[in-house]
Amino acid sequence: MATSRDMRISISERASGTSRARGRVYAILRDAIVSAEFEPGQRLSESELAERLGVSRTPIREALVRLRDDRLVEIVPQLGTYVSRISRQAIDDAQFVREALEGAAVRIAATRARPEDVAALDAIIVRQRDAFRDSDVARFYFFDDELHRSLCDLSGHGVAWSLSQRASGHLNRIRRLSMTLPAYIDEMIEEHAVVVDAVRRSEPEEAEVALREHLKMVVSAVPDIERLHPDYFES
Amino acid sequence: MATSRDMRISISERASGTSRARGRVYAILRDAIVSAEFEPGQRLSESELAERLGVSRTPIREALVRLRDDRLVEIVPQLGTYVSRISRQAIDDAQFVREALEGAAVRIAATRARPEDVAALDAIIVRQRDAFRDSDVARFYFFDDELHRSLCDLSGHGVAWSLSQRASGHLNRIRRLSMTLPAYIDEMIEEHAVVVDAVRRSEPEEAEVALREHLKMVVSAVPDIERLHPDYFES
DNA sequence: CCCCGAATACTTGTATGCAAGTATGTGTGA
DNA sequence: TCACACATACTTGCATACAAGTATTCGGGG
Repeated sequence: MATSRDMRISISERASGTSRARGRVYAILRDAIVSAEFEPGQRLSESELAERLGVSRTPIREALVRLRDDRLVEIVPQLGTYVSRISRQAIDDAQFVREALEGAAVRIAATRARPEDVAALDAIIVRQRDAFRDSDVARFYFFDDELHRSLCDLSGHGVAWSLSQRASGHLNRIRRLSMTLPAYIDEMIEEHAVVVDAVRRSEPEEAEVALREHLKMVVSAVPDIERLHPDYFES
Repeated sequence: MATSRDMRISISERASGTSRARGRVYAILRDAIVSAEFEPGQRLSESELAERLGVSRTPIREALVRLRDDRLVEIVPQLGTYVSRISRQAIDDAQFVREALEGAAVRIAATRARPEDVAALDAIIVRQRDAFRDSDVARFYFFDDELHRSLCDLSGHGVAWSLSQRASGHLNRIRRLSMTLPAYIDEMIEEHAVVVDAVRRSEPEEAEVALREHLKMVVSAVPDIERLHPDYFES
């Protein structure tokens, strides 16, 4: 077997995957579910999805299998595929995972961040304030993700962010649904500032505590969402 | 749409999934990779796997896609599917994830464990000592997993264990390969005892520190494995 | 009018066939 | 003998066909 160095390089180059239909379908379906365009409890037909997206059932199926790993759909043999209802347990699990992974990451980030890294974090917060002033909630959430991702990257463990995101499907549905309730936004920006400030002063413990406190904001919106859309939730 | 309570119950009942060929194939292939029966760098042919396992290419493909998410295989379009070489970055990432998730879990477990829970943990350690005395390394590792899983379950966040396992493919390959080097085993049992003792005394901080310290044992075996099988590693 | 049963129209799971692309081996030419 | 071009035999990605099973609905009997 020819396992030359060159071949391995060409492998890692081409194994991106998102350009293929499978990855594209996965991204589309995941966004449709997280944004509640596909309503919780809704039935999904592989054939209909295949027709709507202009592909065959094969890449649809492979995407649905991945979404099932994310607990975002439930596949019942010979019966149907359903968009998972929002599960309090799944939210709780996701919250636990985020706090554990991102908390551990920001702790490390606080010990490694250089001044220019902190400046980049500050810049993100500025853009968040801009988005808030423009009432551009979508842009706000984009930079929210950017900040959290940057903190994970700074720790040298980008995997913390990707795993956290992968596990946070149910939580992100809450976030997206609460975009119409921007009452928290102002407070969230201030909490971000506290976290970044702790990172600036190289205070790992403080940074982790502040981040974990901040992450709890999202779950605080759950009761409001549940009042608005009781049928989106389990049992 | 008939979303009755009964239907949802029947859904969760049947959505186990492992009985189907897809789940079976995934489990078989994952174990073959983690146990190094399939050597790192080895090329896998969908057709050959399909023939050997007595199924068609479809369930094989779906299993390989999941293994790709686990970073255990690399799929290169029109070229081939390869067992991932052991990656130091992947090991480091897995180590970070395990420490973060299981550390956070054991911290909670220490505050919630009742005497009978601690007794169950003690029983697992006893069985580990038995396995060690019998030089039954496989049984030792089985109860190793049992202990860690129990700690996560006690925290009320079983997801910590399942996610940790899912992310620890590369790390578990090291563990399995180091089964022929049982020099660490004795020490590992003592570390387990320290963790359980901290849980018994309801000392969350102590328990987390002890567990994180214990988890570092696995990576300490990496240099030995790398000396034994340099071709199993990346670059 | 109600109840029960069978046919029907779906669903997902699996198998297979085709398309696009790459590495390799072979044969030919210099 | 070496180099280059082409044919061949693979690979995975995707599309399609078939199998197994379930809910629904329509029709007939009581």
